Amino acid sequence: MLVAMTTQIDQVPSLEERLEQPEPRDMRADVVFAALSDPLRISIVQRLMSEGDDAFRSCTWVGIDRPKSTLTHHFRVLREAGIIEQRRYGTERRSRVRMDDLAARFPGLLEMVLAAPLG
Amino acid sequence: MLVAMTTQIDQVPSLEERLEQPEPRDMRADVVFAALSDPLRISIVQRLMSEGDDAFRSCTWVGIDRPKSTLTHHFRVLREAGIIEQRRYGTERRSRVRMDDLAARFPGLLEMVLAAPLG
DNA sequence: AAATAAGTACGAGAATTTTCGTACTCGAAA
DNA sequence: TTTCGAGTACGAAAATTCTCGTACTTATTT
Repeated sequence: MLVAMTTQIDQVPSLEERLEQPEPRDMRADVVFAALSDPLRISIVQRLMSEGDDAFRSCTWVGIDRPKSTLTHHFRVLREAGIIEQRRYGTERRSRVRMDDLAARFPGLLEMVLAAPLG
Repeated sequence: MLVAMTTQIDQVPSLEERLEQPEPRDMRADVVFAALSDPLRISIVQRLMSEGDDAFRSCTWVGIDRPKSTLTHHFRVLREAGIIEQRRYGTERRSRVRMDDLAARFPGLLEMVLAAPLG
């Protein structure tokens, strides 16, 4: 149970479900800064980290009252910058902050986001 | 010589020459991120830090080939975010990165800017 | 006092980003 | 298989940012 069935040889099933995201070495500081320059997106990242764990959460779980297409946009900006990771769970798209990658690639960044006084 | 003459009691003459900038506690992470999301502005900050010291440098010293009004815009964005400090020296406006303030307020940020591979 | 040099103020066009409605896809449930 | 739920794709309007020309200000130099 809980084993994803994929159509190709695949030692790591979850890879199939993972949406495209940059490798840590390909993350660009200016792109990361741009992604975090929007207060709404900072809130999203803060919410995703608010439970202390690194579980995947649906974008409705984040509880931001905006149209679905607006949320899709912001989550995509965050993912393409390398800040969050997204996976498909059935009909849902769940996300989590790439805490380990970010802490290693940009020390201090997450602390800066967590300390931001916004929502 | 080199003593600024001001029109009011002024124990610290340089304060007169200093352009308005936020106190460290008033710096906002989202505003700082926005200021650093532009590659041109990251280059400016890198250039200002490139000599290892914290001397004030004119915006032409930075050596970026753009119209003066464009440079004025970018330097203002950086100053209002709290990233640089600007002072008047005669007809010049010289700037320097607020390294101490930034290192204390946002640990890791300057390292992130310095490591950015842009110009 | 006139010329020069450095930079600002203002305004406008170009480019980018944000927002959101509508239609669509895809998987799960009835 | 029909419906429902979560989210995406697309497109367009609104807002913001970037760029830069022109005119202006200010301080130094001649």
